[in-house]
Amino acid sequence: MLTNRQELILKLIVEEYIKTAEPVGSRTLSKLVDFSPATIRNEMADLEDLEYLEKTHTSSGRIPSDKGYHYYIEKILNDSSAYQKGFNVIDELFENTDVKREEAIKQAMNLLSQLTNYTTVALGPAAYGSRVKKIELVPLHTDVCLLLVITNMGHVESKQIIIPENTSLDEMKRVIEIFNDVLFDCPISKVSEKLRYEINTTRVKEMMVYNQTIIDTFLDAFTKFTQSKYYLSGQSNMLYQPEFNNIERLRELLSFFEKNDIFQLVENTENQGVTIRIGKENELVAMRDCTVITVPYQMNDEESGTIAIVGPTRMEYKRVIPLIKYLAAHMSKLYKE
Amino acid sequence: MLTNRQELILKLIVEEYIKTAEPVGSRTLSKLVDFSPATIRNEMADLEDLEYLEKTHTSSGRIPSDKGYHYYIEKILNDSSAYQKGFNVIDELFENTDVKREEAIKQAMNLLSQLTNYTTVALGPAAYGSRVKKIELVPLHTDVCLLLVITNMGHVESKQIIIPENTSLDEMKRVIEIFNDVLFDCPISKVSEKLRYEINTTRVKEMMVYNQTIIDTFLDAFTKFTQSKYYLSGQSNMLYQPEFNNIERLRELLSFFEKNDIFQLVENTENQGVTIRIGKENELVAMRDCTVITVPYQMNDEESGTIAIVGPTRMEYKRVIPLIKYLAAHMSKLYKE
DNA sequence: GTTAGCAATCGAGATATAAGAGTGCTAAAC
DNA sequence: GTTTAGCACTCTTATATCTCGATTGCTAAC
Repeated sequence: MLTNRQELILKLIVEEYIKTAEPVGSRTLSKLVDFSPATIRNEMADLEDLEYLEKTHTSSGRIPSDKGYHYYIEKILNDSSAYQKGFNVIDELFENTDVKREEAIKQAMNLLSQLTNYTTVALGPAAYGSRVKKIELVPLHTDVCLLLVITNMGHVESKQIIIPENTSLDEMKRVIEIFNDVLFDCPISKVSEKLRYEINTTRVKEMMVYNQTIIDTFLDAFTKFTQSKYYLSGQSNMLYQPEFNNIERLRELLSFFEKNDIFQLVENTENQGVTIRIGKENELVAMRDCTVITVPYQMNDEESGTIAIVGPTRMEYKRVIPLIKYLAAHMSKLYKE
Repeated sequence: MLTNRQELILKLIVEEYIKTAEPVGSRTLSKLVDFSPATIRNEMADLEDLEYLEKTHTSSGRIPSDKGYHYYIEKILNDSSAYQKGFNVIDELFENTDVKREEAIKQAMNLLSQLTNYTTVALGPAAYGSRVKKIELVPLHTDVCLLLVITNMGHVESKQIIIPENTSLDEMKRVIEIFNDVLFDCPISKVSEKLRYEINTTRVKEMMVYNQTIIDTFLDAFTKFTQSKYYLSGQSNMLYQPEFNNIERLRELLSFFEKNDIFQLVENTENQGVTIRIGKENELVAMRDCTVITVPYQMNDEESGTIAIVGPTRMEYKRVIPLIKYLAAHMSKLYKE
């Protein structure tokens, strides 16, 4: 357990380092607080022994360790001190309820990355829970149709299909009718299971006569729903962080964002509420000196997702944590109403 | 007009510089060709007077100027020397005709950026020419419907609408019927015009009774078609080009890609066939030491777009130009069949 | 027209130096 | 016992200086 003065000094070091990105020395600190540099040096040595602080070299000032940041976030930053800056901008964004769900998420992520100057990621909402509402067939040309699958959440996926040689449009329509009967109200995640189960019933067998691959075409359209989509914003913000001021590191970082590995960022965060992973706690090598904060949001009973923010470990926690929480809460609330 | 020997030396300098990214000196060159360094120096001085070459400082080797690259591309690289490397990979990609149009374009761009190590952009296909095939209304809940607009090209846009207070579902269906009558086979680009024109007919007036904003909702769904979408691939490839080996330049470049200014890359290239803009010819400051090559593709009578590749002026033209042309031709051909 | 030779130029890298910031420790002051 | 002043020591950063090598332009010889 830290003494009050140790806590104070840790707090000041963290905040000073966050501000300047330079190791903090005893002289600098003595200007912010009423102890002599020597006293502060003693405390710093203790905090270093306790692994809350680190040195970059023998005669440098101190920087917070991963553990130090954690202490700062959990013990020193209590929610009561929550910053409210930027909240009004978020409120404004959500006043316009007219935009489409997906668009709203994108806008929210753009806003968050602009407000914080870090990189933001939105995952989902995964639509595992939504159900088949209607399947439609729209003829485009003589032999090409558009297959539409619509869910109860208003999502639509489409796929063009070619009508098999010796099949009439009426027959195709009959097939769609059967599919509608069989799949209506079926959760998207259960579609393939259901089809496999029903494959032995007469009705489904009937359409197999027309085309073996028609079921594959269907499954294809359905899997699109379950693919969780992600949206990335403010990648290039990383370029402005002094800790990434070298090409090697930038290559690693930006290549990571460009690959589709971003899902890994939020791995194992489901059902955990807000997670804050600092530095090496991220198992991803590319994130070794970054902090990743993830917050889940719940759009409705059937759809949920995660938003995340990525920045250097030297992140403005005081401002960022309330912001991302507020945003996630807002996203959840909006669609609950 | 250049002499044969001048052309040879220009060619060798361009190719050597493309390979090494280092200014090319007379000694290096004398190993590739059977003249003494002094002779080559004389020729280089002449080529510099003619502005095909440049020096980075008084006693450095030569690098090609923008003009030098142009001469190289247009006069020295004739089509007969076209490289065929990578063509087979493109053929392979297009063998799988099963994928959706949009997905195919994405894959093609990914492939191109992988093959070349430059950044690629696909614009479009803009759907200005496609026509309204069908408008549908799918009830989701008691008071929410999904409005679907389907074009003859098989594109779908959807928008959720709330049924106005004192309106029944049947009435809404009637409205959709009217819209279908009025807008069927109407080119997407003409929809708003048509609606404005028809607004005075009795039938359209009839639905205005229900809700003033319903037309706006419609127009909203339509404008989505006309928004040309773009896809960017291989941004981080730029990080590996030695000319962008400094943070300042990278910031500028990647911020440019992240902004939605990418449309500007292909501005004024429509109907011009293949365009090659080298260095300062690009009016965009961020592209001052880049080459942007754009090639149009024609998906069908009603849809066309542009693909582009962005790299340093020191680009592997010999390999890249045939590749991008071949790819565009392939994209055009595939959908013509 | 071509080439060898040579002084001059410039960049890149190595080395040296100085300045400045910070530490840890000891001993004195509170 | 706690706090502080003083001081030698360490390490980084910036700057200046130097050398080395690559390359050029020019002149004169081939």
